[in-house]
Amino acid sequence: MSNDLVKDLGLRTLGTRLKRVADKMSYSARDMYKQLGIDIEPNWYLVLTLVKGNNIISTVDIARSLGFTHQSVNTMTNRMIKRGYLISSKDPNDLRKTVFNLTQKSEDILPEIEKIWNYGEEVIAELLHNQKEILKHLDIMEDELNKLSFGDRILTKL
Amino acid sequence: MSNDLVKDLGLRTLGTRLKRVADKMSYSARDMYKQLGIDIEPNWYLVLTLVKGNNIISTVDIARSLGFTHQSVNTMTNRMIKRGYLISSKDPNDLRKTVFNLTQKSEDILPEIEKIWNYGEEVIAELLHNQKEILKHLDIMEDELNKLSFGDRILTKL
DNA sequence: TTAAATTACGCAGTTAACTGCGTAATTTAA
DNA sequence: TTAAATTACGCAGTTAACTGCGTAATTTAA
Repeated sequence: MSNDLVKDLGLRTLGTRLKRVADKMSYSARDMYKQLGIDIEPNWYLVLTLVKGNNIISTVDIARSLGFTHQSVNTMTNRMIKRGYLISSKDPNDLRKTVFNLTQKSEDILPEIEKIWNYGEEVIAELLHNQKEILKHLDIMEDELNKLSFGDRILTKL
Repeated sequence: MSNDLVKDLGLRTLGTRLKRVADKMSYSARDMYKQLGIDIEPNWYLVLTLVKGNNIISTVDIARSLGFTHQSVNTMTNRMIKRGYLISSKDPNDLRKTVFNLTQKSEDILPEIEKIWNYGEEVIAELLHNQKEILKHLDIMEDELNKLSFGDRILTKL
C-alpha cells in the first residue's frame, strides 16, 4: 500500500504534525539533560530565565509571558520548588500573588543551562535553514485562533 | 513587567509553541464534534479515511502512514472498535497482523466528516494565508530529527 | 528442524499541555 | 460599608501523543 497518505491528506494533518515535532523536541531535550546528569525538566529553563530577569514575578505574570495557563505554571513552579530551584513567597503589596526567587542551586546551574540553550537555538536555526517564517506563521495562527477557534471557523462554513 | 519575553526568547520557545498551536486545534476540533453531536474523536477521521481507501490495512500500516507509533494506533483503533466504527480481524496470510474494516456506522458518518474536513483544510489554508512552507519546514524538521535527535545535536556542540 | 532473529501487537505507565471548578484576597459600586 | 465582581491560586482530572517491556507469530540460518 501507499505510505504517502499523510502527504495526500496535506494540511489536514497539520495539527498532529505540529504536535509530533513538538513532542520529539521535548522528549529529546529531556533525554539530553539526563545524559548530562542535569536534574531539571526542559521548560524550567524558560521559568528560571524569567525569574532571574524580574525582581518580582508572579504565577500569572509567568503564565502571561510564556502563553501558558496559570494552572500549568502553578504545576511547574510547584515541582521546581520541591526540587530546590525556586523559593516562593507572597507579594506584600497583594497577598493574592505568589512571587518567586531563584535558589543558590539554580544560580549555580543557570550558566550551564544557558550555554545549552544557546546551542539549542543554533540547532533549531540550522534545522529551519535560518528561515524564521515558521515563527511568524505560529504567531498568526495563535492570534487568529484566539480570536475565533478552529472549530468555530469550520462551523461558520457549514 | 514586559510581556514580550517569549518573543525575546525567540526560537528557544519553538517546541512549546508548536505544541500549543497543535493542542488548540485538537481541543477545538473535539469541541466542534461535540457541538455537532458527532460522537467521534478528531484523529479518527484520518484512520477512517485510511481504512476506507485500503482493502487490507493493519495496525502497523496505519502507524506508518500517519507517522504514529503502532502503540498509539493500537490504542486509537481499540477505542474506535469499542464505539462501533471499526471491525478488526486477523490477516489470513499473516496471523500476526490485525486488519480493519469500516462498520455501517462509519460508512454512514464518513460523508459528513469528510465535508467537515474539507472546510477544516480551507480554514487552515486561510490561517496560513495559503503559504504551505510550514509543511515543508515540518517535513525537514521531522526528517532531520529522525536522523539525529535534537538533544544529540546539542550534545555534539558542547 | 530447531534456535535465534524479526515483526506485530498490546498493556502499563509517562509527558506537558489542557479544562473545570472551587476558594481566598482584593477591588468596585450601590 | 457590605454585596458583587474580579483576580489569583491550586486541586483533580483529561488529552493525545509518547516509551518500555513482554508475548505471540513468523522467518531465517545453522
